[in-house]
Amino acid sequence: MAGALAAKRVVPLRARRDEDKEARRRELLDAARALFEATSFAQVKMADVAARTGLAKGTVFLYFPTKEALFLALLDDLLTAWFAKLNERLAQGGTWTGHQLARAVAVSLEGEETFTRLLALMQTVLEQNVTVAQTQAFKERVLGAMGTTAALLQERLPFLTPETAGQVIRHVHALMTGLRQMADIAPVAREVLTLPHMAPLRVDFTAELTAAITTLLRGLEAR
Amino acid sequence: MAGALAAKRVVPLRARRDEDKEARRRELLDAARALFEATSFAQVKMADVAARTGLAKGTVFLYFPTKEALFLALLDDLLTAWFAKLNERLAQGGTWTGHQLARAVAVSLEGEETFTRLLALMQTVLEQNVTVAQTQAFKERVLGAMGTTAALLQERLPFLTPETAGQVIRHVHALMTGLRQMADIAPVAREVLTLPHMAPLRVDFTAELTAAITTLLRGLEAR
DNA sequence: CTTGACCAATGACCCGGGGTCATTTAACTG
DNA sequence: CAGTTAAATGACCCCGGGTCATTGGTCAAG
Repeated sequence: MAGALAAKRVVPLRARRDEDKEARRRELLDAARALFEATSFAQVKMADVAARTGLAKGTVFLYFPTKEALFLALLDDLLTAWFAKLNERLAQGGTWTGHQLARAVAVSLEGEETFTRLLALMQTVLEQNVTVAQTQAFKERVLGAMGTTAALLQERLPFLTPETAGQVIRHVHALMTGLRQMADIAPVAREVLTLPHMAPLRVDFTAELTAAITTLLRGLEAR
Repeated sequence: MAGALAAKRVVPLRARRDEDKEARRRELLDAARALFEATSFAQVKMADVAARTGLAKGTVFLYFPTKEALFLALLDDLLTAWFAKLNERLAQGGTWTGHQLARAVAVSLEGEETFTRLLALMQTVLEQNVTVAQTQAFKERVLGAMGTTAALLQERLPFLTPETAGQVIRHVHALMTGLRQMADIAPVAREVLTLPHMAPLRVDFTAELTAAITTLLRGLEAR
């Protein structure tokens, strides 16, 4: 059975080389992600994350000093990936309509619930129990990606100024997190929202986000 | 000293009449609010809430079954109060510009950080450990207030349809929670954001919300 | 191949905070 | 004033995040 276990393992029992450590780190992030997707931040236990990778609880804390740090690292990855995806789309030349841009953003977020859910948790939860260094590294990365996006935004939508481009990004960020929270709901709330007269409180994330960004951009253009 | 204690107490040691129970409930909500304003949801301990009212921890749980239920009740109060305030403003007759409406909303939220902070926590935290009944009661109340607001919105801004009025409310809600989270930041993050080059990540809640709503409404009118 | 040093992994342990409940006693009643 | 009710108490339980002395894989020098 020791053999069977070893066969399952991608990473050696003891990760001593840097690349093995990195691989183990990834395993832990993947486990955390899978558990988070199935439940919620509060419900994910560090012991479960460990168990899912076949490690002991204490080991997780060798890679991440706190639960919040683990999830902030996960968010960091997802955010980088998302910005890359979005910026790639935005690099497709030519002038766009506001609606096209809104669609592009909404589509880029399709299947990225995990990302937006974590984003919504960031300021209220994830930045609570984390070192200054990690927070700064994270924000540094956001800043870089945002700069690229702002530049591309101005290329696609010529009516944007450097100032309004930045504003658009902040407002889209706010809408993403706000709408995600309204759309993606605790089981208790889901049950309640099933009632017919609760319809006005139900939110379709993609549709609503597209509509909001489109309207926002039309407003900027009309100025 | 028993006398001194009694003098301090508004509510009798044992609240047996319904109105005394209600008063005690209020005391607890006030204590929770004060502590939350000074720190964060995670940092508020039920024992502290109890101590602040001169009661034992167990007593708090006679009034609220869980920590989340306590804070959802607090949010319920604040939300009702805010909607009342806003609707009162919106009742001032005549036709408004989109910018006027945006200002009215932003101003109504001035000094209501507690409300928006809790609102941002609602779906991610507060609806986690709460009975269906309480959730439903809460949502029922939101629904009622929203209906009134939607109607008033259409009076002030004639270019709104019943459908777009509802949309505006949902988008404003999303912006409120999203921007609050961006503006109102954990101490760690605050420190990081002080750095000069982090300026683009700093958010002035009132200014940004006003701008976003104004643009949104201009976009709707221009359609 | 063997040996020893290193350090990743372990898991028993600690602790703080949410939540419970048998007991106590303040508040009302006749 | 004695009896009844039920609000308040606080010792207690439990769970989950986080710690650290100990164990034993891993690797490289001989």
